[in-house]
Amino acid sequence: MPFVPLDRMICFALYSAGQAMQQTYKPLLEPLGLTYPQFLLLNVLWEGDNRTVGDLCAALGLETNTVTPMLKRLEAAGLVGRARDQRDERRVHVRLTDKGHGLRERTADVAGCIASATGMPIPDLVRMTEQLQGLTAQLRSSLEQAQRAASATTGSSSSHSA
Amino acid sequence: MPFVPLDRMICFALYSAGQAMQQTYKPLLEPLGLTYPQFLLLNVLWEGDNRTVGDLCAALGLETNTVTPMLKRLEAAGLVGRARDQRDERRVHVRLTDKGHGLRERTADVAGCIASATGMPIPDLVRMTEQLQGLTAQLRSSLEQAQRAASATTGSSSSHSA
DNA sequence: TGCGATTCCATCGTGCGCGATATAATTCAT
DNA sequence: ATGAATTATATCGCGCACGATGGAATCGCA
Repeated sequence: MPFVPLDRMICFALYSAGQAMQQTYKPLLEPLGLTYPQFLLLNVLWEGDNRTVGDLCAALGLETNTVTPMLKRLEAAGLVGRARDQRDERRVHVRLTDKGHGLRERTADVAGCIASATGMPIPDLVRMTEQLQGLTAQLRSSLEQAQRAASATTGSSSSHSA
Repeated sequence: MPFVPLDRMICFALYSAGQAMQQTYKPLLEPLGLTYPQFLLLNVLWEGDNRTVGDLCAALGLETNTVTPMLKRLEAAGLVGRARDQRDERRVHVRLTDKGHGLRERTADVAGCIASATGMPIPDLVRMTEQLQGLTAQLRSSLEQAQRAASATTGSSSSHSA
């Protein structure tokens, strides 16, 4: 079996499409003072405010070492506030400020701009979105399974390696 | 018209799928000493060796300020060599070393691992890959058009802004 | 021939993304 | 009740990604 050509590699296609999407958003987000990942994080908060850092990480599929600095920048920009949980002092709750809430209105036309830039009819976009969500779920579950298998080999059932 | 919910945003689905794909590749590439972007770059070179930096940038959809440092790391790893073009000293040609060529054999099973991790039949993967390529092409052409419109507004037909 | 414009690559600063690690708070077993 | 294990967040270092900028080589046109 010969090597897989580049135009048959879904990883490459996915990577390129993601880059192109980010480029498309850039001029729309710049006037709002937002980066693309910041915009995605804000969308999570717009769906449900006052979440912990861990919740945000889970929703985004990112680690805390990525999200924490982003939150600090959003806080510096006056878009979110952070506060320790009184019950459990380990947790940090993130809340949108008025300015953070207000920014949502200014993104109202962004979705339409993106949709038109794709040149695809809405139903096709919805279908593609669902396929991508299915792919993501499948990859994550495969990863989870691989990690379980690896930790079983290592021996330690759940605690840290030492 | 209300706001678009997160699970209907193709940008978010694309972003998550790309992250998940990268996570899936990571344990496969680690034994080869490669990062995910480095692997993609090598695939471009495996398709056609001895290309200029600009060619690689175009193939990857990245800027030289991203690719140049990657090439320096690959060169330090002994996988590629760089040399100025004798005819046009501005150009730098990138060639795979024997070690760089040899690495390709060791990636033979990677594609299969990824395909199985997606849990999708091959024809579905091919279809999805083609859809993503179409989306990428559409977004890039929209971007190009927007940039032409912007530079027309600025006045200067093709030269730099000053 | 000469000089401005363009092309190609590289460098710098900033922001994302993660592995490894640190730290404080909570939980659990004894 | 006390110390070990776990949880939640943060910090550090490295690699990717780009905008802005720099510098050298080439091109184009008078």
